[in-house]
Order: sequence, then structure tokens, then C-alpha cells
Amino acid sequence: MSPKKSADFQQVKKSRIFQDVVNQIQEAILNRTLQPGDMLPPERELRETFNISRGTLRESLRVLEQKGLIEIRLGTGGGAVVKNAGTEQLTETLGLMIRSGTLSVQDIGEFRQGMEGQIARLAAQRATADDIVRLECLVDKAAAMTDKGAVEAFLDTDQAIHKEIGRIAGNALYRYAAQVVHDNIRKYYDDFLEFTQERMDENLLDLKGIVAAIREQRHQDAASLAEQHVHRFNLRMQEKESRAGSYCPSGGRLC
Amino acid sequence: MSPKKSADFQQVKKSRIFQDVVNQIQEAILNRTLQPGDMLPPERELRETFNISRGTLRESLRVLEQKGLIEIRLGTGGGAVVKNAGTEQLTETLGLMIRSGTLSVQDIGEFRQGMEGQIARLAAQRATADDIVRLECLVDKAAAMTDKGAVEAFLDTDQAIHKEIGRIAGNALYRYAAQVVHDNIRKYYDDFLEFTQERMDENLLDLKGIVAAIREQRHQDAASLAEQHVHRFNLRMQEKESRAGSYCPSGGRLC
DNA sequence: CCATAAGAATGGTTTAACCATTCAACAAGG
DNA sequence: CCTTGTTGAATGGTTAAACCATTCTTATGG
Repeated sequence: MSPKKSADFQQVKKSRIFQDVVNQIQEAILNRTLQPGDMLPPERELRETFNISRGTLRESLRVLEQKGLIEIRLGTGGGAVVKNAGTEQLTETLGLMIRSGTLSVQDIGEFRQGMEGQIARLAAQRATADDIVRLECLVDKAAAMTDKGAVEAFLDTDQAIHKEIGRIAGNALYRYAAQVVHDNIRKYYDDFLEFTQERMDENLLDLKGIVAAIREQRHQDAASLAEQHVHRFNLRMQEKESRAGSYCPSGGRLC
Repeated sequence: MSPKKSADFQQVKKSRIFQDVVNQIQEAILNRTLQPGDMLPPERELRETFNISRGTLRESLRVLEQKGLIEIRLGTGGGAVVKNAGTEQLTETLGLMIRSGTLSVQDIGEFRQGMEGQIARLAAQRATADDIVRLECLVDKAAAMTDKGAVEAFLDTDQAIHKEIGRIAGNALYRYAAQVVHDNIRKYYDDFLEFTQERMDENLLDLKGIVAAIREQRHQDAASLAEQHVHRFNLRMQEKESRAGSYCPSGGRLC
């Protein structure tokens, strides 16, 4: 066999017993042999099953917990419960990358801009009459909140609209990615951004435009409008950030 | 204070010593008090510093390792080394979501399609003369590979071109996301897709088109062409998948 | 100069015990 | 009968001390 095509061997793994146990349990979960909600046997029993010490077993459980595959509960009737894989791990990892300077908030904002555009485009291509009704109902609600000057309630509705558009787009990864990005970016803008009446009016107009484009299946418009919407937001973030320079001394990198 | 606006309390955390240790070490790493490449003291020393047992400390280290913040080496001079946050964790988590059926391969393919479009668009907006030279050099190389019918080498070059476009786009998150998605999708198509001469010709044409659009700063064209490129790929994957139905019985969900 | 063996440093694992939290069953008092 | 408090068992969380396995360095001998 030529050296070029030789199967890409894996480095021989050091015998780490806990890793083997992690793999076995993880397989069982991904297999559906263990389903979400199922409980693993108590530690002292599992210990015997695998024929390892409790300490080693606990290292395995810690890893599975950190992967988001199980949750560990205390007390009688407690133990390891199989979980549904959610977005918490992605959110946490992305958060680490931001905080460690591997990613800048600008990067994330720009990513979000493109992504929200694509989501709006898909939504415009796939929205049913039912979806439109639901969206317009939410927009009406947002308009009411704007009239009343209820900032908190407006923001909630705004978020609900974005979530609904994500649902309509019909792609789970876009939905998760949007949530992960949002959860991470929110940590920063929550501290920064005050929401004035003018800002609400502006936002409401954006939302109306996007929903109209979705209703009329103008997917290109929906994408552009959603992008502009996020872009305006990103600009404000940058203004804020450079004005309050102390927050982030190293050129957009967070500390 | 009204019940509506009551601060969003956190559930009281159970006293888990190892978690506290994880937080302290993680803070030190994100602080840059501990920098990538630095080594933590040996377990027996850390044990004393935190005044906990070795078992508990080891659970902490396992968690940090799983988060991708440290790497643990064996033997004399071994120990915990601080790592740069990379994409491995994201890749792994996304892989878990695919395997557990939370995401379908279609979802990922569609996501990738939109994302590669955005990346190409950014690249078209930001490419310098230097970048263009490098890209065209790679395209020439790919053309040579096509002529020679060297499939492996062509695929390598193809990937290099995509990577270069990602670099030119200048957004770290797009770059990471592309890699994560690619690494996960590759697991499936590597098994499936045979690469014929015709396929290579087709791909080469796509690449030439995209690079030309980038050179001439036709960012809209660059986006569309890149999307089409991925879309064609996605279609082939779906064909393959439905033909070899046994692989995935539950409607596009992987088992 | 190189090969090999011995030893030390370090992570990996085991054992056995005890502590802390939770829940259910049961008892006491109203 | 219902409420309230008590107790005990089940389970995860932590500790301690020892030993095993891997890796690197150093000494030894050819």
C-alpha cells in the first residue's frame, strides 16, 4: 500500500479506563438503548457492572455530564438521568471562545447578520398561511407595546417574532445556531444598550417590513431587510463599544 | 418590586467542590493568568493548594479537559497544560446532536449552503490583490490535478481553496463554523460519494466561477455560485442517501 | 558515542470509609 | 382526619492512603 493512501491511523490511545466507560455509556445513549429520561443504575452498582472503582466511574460520569448527555441528581432516587442533547454545550463553548479572545464580538455580530438573512429567506420560501397569521398577530402585539412605550414587553415580543421566523424557516441547525449566537451576544448588549422610544419605532418598522416580505414571498427582500436590521444593531454596538472604550481595550477583543 | 420585574434568580447551587475548583481554574485561564502552553502544578500539589482530596481535584481536571481548556499528559514532566480554545468541542457537540437525531444531515447541508454563500460574499468584498493571486494559483493547481485525474490531490486542493476563501472572508466565526460543519458532514459523505472525472470537471468549473466573481468583486455572484456549488453537492448526497435507503431508515435522521 | 538499565516524577486506579442531601414512611399532635 | 415533625434509608459527594503505569532523565557499561 502506498504511503499516500495508507488509512489514516489513529494514535494509539493510552489506556484510560474512564474513557472506555464514557464511550460505552455514550454509545448506549446514542443507540437509544438508553433514552432521555432513563436513569442509570446507582454508582455503586455501575461500579460492579464495569468492574472499576467508584472514583474512576465518577470521572466517567463527570465527562458525560459535561458533554450534556446526562444530568446527575442528589439524594434518594437521585443518580444519572439521560438528557436530550440541547444547545447549552454549544452556547458554553462559544462563550469560552469569546472570553478567551478566539472570537470577537464583531465576528459574532457579522455572522449573525448573514445568518438572520438566510433564516428570513428560508422563512419567506416556506411560510404557510397559518404561519403568516401567527407572525402578523405578533407584529400587532409589538405595535401595541410600542404605543404603550412598554420596552420590556416589546423586547419579549421582538424576540418571539425572531423565534417564530426561525421556526418557520424549518431548519433545526439555523434555529440552534441563532439561539447560541443570541445567548452569547446578549450577555454583552444587555449591559450596554438602552432602548428608547425612537429605537422601538425603528425596530417595529423593520419587523413589519420583514414580515411583509415573508408574506409576499419576496425572499430576497426578506433576507436583505433582516440583514439590515441586524446590521443596524451591530453598528450601534460598535458605537457603544468604542465610546465606552474602557470596556474592551484590545481592539474589539473582549478580555 | 412587582413580580414581573423581579430579578431572575438563579437556582441555588449545590455545593460541589469540584465545580468551584473548575470555576477558579477556568477564570485563571480566561484571565490570561494562565496562558496557553502554561502547565498547572502536579495533582499532588494542586490538591494541597485547594485543600481537597486528589479524587475531587481529578474530577475538576476531567471537566476542564472535556471543555477543551486543558490537556493532560502522562509521565515525568507531564500534567495539565493550558490549551487554546479550538473547534474540537464544537465539532464533537454538533456530532452528538447529529447522532442523537436532534439534527438531520439535511439541516446541516442547508445551513452549509447559506453559510458558504455568505463566506464567498465577504471574501469578494474583502479580497486584496495578493489574495486573488493566491486563489488563482490554487485554482491552477486544481486544474492540473483534474487533467491528471488525480482525485485525492484534487480534493485536497479543493479544500485548500475553500479554506483560503474562508481566510479571506476575515471572520473567525465563519471560519470555525465552516470547519465544524465540514468535519461533521464529511463523516457521512466520505462513505458515500465516489468522485468521477465528470464530477471533478464540474467542481473545477464551479471553483473557477467563484474565484472569478471574487476577483471582480461581484459579491452577489460569488454568493450565488458558492450556494449553488454546495446545493449541487447536497442534492447528490440526498440521492445517494435515498438510493442506499438502508443507511438511514427514519426520513433523513441518522441513527 | 551509543545503548541500556535504573530511578524519579507524574498521571491513572483501587479501596474503604465517612459526609451531605433527598425522599418516603411513620409517628405525634392538633 | 390532616398537618407536622422525626427518622432512616438511598444516593451522590468527599476523603485518605496506597499502589500501578507511563514517561523522562540520568547513570552505567560497552
